[in-house]
Formats: sequence, structure tokens, C-alpha cells
Amino acid sequence: MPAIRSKKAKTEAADGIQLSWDTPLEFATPDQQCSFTTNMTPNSYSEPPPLVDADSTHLFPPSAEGTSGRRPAHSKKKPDNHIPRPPNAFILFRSSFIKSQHVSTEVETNHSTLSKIIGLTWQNLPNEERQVWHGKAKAALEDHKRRFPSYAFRPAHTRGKGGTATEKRKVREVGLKDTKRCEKIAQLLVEGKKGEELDAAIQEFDRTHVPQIITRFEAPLTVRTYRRSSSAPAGEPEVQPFLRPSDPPRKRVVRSASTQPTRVVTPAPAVHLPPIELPPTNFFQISLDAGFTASDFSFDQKIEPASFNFDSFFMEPGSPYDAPYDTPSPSSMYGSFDTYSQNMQPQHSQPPSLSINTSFSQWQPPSPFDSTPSTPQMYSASPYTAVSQPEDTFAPHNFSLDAFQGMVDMSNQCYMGAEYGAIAKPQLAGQDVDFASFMSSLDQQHLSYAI
DNA sequence: CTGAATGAAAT
DNA sequence: ATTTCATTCAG
Repeated sequence: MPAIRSKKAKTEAADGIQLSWDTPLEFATPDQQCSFTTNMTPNSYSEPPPLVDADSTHLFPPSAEGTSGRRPAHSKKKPDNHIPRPPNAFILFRSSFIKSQHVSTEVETNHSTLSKIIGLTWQNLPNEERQVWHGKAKAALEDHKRRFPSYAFRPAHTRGKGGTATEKRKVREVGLKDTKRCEKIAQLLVEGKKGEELDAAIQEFDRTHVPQIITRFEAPLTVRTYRRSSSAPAGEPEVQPFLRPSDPPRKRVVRSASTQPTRVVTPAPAVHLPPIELPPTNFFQISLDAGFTASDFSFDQKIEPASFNFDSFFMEPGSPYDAPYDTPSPSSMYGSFDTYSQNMQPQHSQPPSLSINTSFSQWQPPSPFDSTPSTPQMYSASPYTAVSQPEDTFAPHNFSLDAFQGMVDMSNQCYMGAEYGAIAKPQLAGQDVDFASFMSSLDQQHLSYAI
């Protein structure tokens, strides 16, 4: 899921006033000097801790944190007398989780990913076990209050921001880690696997599971929208139905699920594309972002000028990896591919039921292409779209996969390519199909829950 | 410095 | 409602 919660990182001066927090955070330790005192009601939270011995019954007991206060002197700008907030239950859980190395660095070192895993684990945690951590959080809070009686949380509410009217919120970082892997790890964790056992299980998982490749679609670009965006009469109010990479993300709730994307349809006349013959091939299996379903494509029979309108797109490498990486070096075409390619191995012997055969050919754009300034710039990323310049034609359905662009022409032929030309040949059960059929064939099986 | 999670507490 | 910031450290 995208993290739209923007971080301000406003290094606020003048907020902390009190002593510094140099003692190691000792949240969970029961035997610490500070026993409950006076004014607190020990059982203010409803659920009493389990009667049984906690450590043996819990999946993730707090790591035996012996006063190992390792605090690398908080990295950056903090007033020095800054008092950190009391940690909440999850933060405590995460903290303990990290310390205890339940997930070894063999499996995952990236803390963003770890957060994801731990978040999933947290949610899968039995209620009573989460309650334990809420109890710890409560204790930590009380302790905090004792130590810093006059502390008050003063979030630096940054008013006005940068002042720039445009403030485009940063589109999510595309380096999304494989969500399925995170889910798998979390699942294994709640099953009680950790440490080496987990290592082994994940190694096995990594061996058999082909990581997803995440790409982004660009808004369909038509000649009309191009004209409009580049100083046109603009008689009508400017419609901005499409989502371009540079646009702020559509309102998509992050933590609560599901916001259906708006569907947009644009008329589009035919356009001619140069015929290309395909070399053989890589197979990619396609699945869609969680927020969307196949029906969002309005790609029924009459795909005519249906336009894409979604944020992201997954391509899962499927089978035969015969000639993928040495020929035109696809890795140079898009970074995310590169990122994951190390984990890819030839696997299955059967193509996936739903696949796109992307054939990379060294197709060169027609000569007029290079030297024709009249060709809209935005088209230039894809040599194929470049030829669709005739006055009253539209660029066909146009999408981009990172540096990668593609489109579907009026006969539903799908093309992809950046520096290299490529034809995407959707296949269904091994048979070539047009892109519309392909899209409408997407079903639950091919949807993923990610992002 | 950011991202990634959840939750408490502040506007 | 929305935003900050608690933890953590690799990128």
C-alpha cells in the first residue's frame, strides 16, 4: 500500500524543554526500578494479561532486553533536549521484534520492508497477545509521565508548507517490495516459525516464487489532450481525467482499503502502426493492482476507445526465460526489472495461462521521427506512438511502464517499447488474443492485493 | 533524510 | 478529518 502520509521531517526547534532521554528505553522490563506508583490504575485497560506465563505462550515475547542501551545518539537534528514521544503498542512490538531477530538479516534487512512484515504480523497476532503490548505501551506511557511530568506532545504542524502552489505529493516510490513475500513471511511468523526455520522456509519460497515487477501506467494520451495541455483554445473547462506520473495521486486511501478509480472513456480514431515481426520472447504474467478489477477496464467486446485509467500494473515474469537478459538488455529498459532480476530463474515449463509475450526487437523508428519537431514531445518516448502523428488521429491507448511505453492500437494489438521496440502479445492459454480479450480475461486469480 | 508499519495525540 | 511522530537503519 502506498504511503501517502507525507512526512514532514520538520526539524522543529524549541519544543523539548526537559532532560534528555539518554537512558535506554526500557519499556517492557517488568523488574525495573520503577514499579507502579500512586495515581495509576494498574488495570485500567480492560483485558487482564493472561494468567499463564507469558513468555512461553506468546509468539513474540519481548526480547530479553537486558539493559543493553544502544542508542547511537539520535542521528539528526533534535534539539538535544528533545523528549521523544512515548511509544505506542505497535512501536514497542516492532522494536522488540527487530531486536529479537525473528526475521534474520538473511531474509530481510530493509526496514521499510520489515515494517511491512511486522505490520502484517501485528494484524495477524491473536488479540490477547496484542493486548499484552498495549499493556506495555500503557506502562511506558505512565513511566514517561513520571519521568517527564510536564511533557506535552507538540507536533510541528507545518502550516503553508513550501508555499509553492503546486506541491505535488510525491508519487509512491515504486520500489515496492514484493507484497506476497511479506505476507508469506508474516504468515510463517504467526505459525511460529522464526530464526533459522524461517530462513529456510523463505529460501524455499524465494526459490519458487517469482517476484513481481511493478510498473506504472501513464494516462492515455490523446492528440486532443496534448493539444489542450499545450496552449489550446480550451473552450471547455479543462478536464483532467487522466493521471499522469507527475500528477498528484488520486485520492486513494492508504490504510483503509478500496477507493474505486474513476473510469474514463475517451474517443479515439484509428491509427496505423508499423507492422513488426516478433522474435521469440519472454512471458510475463499480468496481475492488477488491488484497487482495480477487470471490470474497471470497460474492455468488453467493444474495446474501441476505452482508455486505461489505473495507477499501477504488475508484471510477473512467468516462464521461459530463454533469451531474456542477454538480448537487448531489458534491464536497461526499466529499473525495477533490474532490481528483482537476480531472483529470477527459469522455472516452469508451461507458459502461464494468462501472459503477455513481450518480444524485444531492435526496431528503429522511421526516419522522420528523429527530426520531426512537430511530433508532440510526449510521444517521443515510444517510437510507435510517434508515427501516430497524423492530424486527426489519436494516439492509441498509451501507457508507460516506468521508462517503458506501450499502447494498444485500434485492432487491439498491444505494443510496448522504449529504446527498443517491442510487441506485447497477450496470450490466453497459450493462444494469442487481442489486448481487449486479454484484459477482460483478467480474473480474481490474477489480481493481487498489493500496494 | 526517507520509507514502512500502527497508534496516540495534536490541530 | 488530517497530520505529526514515536522505532529502526539500509538505501
